Amino acid sequence: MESVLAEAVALLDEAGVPALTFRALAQRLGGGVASIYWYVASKDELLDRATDHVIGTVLADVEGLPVSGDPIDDLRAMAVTLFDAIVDRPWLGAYFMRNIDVQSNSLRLYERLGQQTLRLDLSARQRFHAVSAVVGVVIGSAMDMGQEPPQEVLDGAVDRDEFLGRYARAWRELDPGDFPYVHEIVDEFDGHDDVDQFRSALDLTLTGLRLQAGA
Amino acid sequence: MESVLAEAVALLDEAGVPALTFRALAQRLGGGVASIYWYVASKDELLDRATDHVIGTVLADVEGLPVSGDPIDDLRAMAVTLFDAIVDRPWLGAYFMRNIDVQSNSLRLYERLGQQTLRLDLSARQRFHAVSAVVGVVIGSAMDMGQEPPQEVLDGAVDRDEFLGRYARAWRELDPGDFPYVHEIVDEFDGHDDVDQFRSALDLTLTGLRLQAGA
DNA sequence: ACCTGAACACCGTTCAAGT
DNA sequence: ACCTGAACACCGTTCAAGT
Repeated sequence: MESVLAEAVALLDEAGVPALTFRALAQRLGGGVASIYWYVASKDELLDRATDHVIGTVLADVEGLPVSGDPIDDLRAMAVTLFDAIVDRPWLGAYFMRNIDVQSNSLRLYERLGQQTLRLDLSARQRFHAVSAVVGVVIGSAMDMGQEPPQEVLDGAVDRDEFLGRYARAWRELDPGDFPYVHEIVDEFDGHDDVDQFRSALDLTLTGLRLQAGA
Repeated sequence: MESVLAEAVALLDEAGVPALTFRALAQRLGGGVASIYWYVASKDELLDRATDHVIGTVLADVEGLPVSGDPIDDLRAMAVTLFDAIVDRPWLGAYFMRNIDVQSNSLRLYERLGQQTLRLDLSARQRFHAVSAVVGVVIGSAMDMGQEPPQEVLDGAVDRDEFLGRYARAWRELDPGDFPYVHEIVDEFDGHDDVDQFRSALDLTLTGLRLQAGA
């Protein structure tokens, strides 16, 4: 079981979700395709278990974070740790927090995030919504990021800056009267950093939360 | 072309992304599988075009929204309109804003959202990040929502409340010492409304934005 | 308890050929 | 310009059979 998940994660890391097939996995394990069905009931379950497997290391990172006097700062640090893991493994973005079964690392991570809100003066509903919001920002930013590169970037034939630059060039051709906003931000878009974008989104949410909690 | 997209959207609406196959689509159009390749180069392009097609109606809705004196309230109304469209069409969540090519409805929608930030006292970078944050909240909430139902719900065999209730029951069995947060919010989770969750996340972001803009 | 080979029912995509 | 049939190279999943 352990080696099935380890090899599945290796395939995902090497070439993303499309690379994880039962046939490729069986070959890596030196066995037949059908063997894998003794460990998991479906490909969906394989993906969920592989995801939860790596969430285990994220959880360890999060648990190793220092505790400060400010729960919102701690929440920020946890979200950044989570986002960093997704930067390293873009395939994570689409699957993590999809299944938070009992006894999963995902549930423990969810609990850890939530515990910070227990230190804030909020209602139960506000706490529930606060954690959902933070997780949503992580997922939303990860999606924005993960689905950007259109193969060429993955192949290394075109780097990310060149890819963004192509868009930027097309946008600059647009009529400024019709697209004032696009013109306003095109220089920001060109060569922008996904991590900056994520941190800004996270900060807006956390600022809102801080105001709500009166902290 | 128009009818290809219309039928593609119909298939997506009826049974989600898995239902959209070239063979199913060809059958609906009364033709051969290969014909579709005259209109689109790949399934990815088909999905992108189908998405942009329905974003056209969202764009019309957004353009029909009244303009208030408060750009942040207008931004909120636009985001809610967008989210409502995703509630109606869960498959949209995974694909919209993936490709914002020139001449697409997605670009126009992006521009419309962004124009509200032009009415706020922000830097170009802050405007860029603000729109990314709002779109991120929509996508993040949509993902949280779209991937919840594990087939049983889609089949109608089990309704959503029953599905949430099962989780809630399992969570209540957890040790309260180890999972204080889960216990705190389990009643909120049980039977929760995705729209409430989204609106809370959106409000946190918009509160942060309002503070940033000094508005 | 764990693994296998071989088959089944699907996929997206291509291509030479038609009108 | 638009469409087709037939094939190709894949998929996930099942199942009877083995150890």
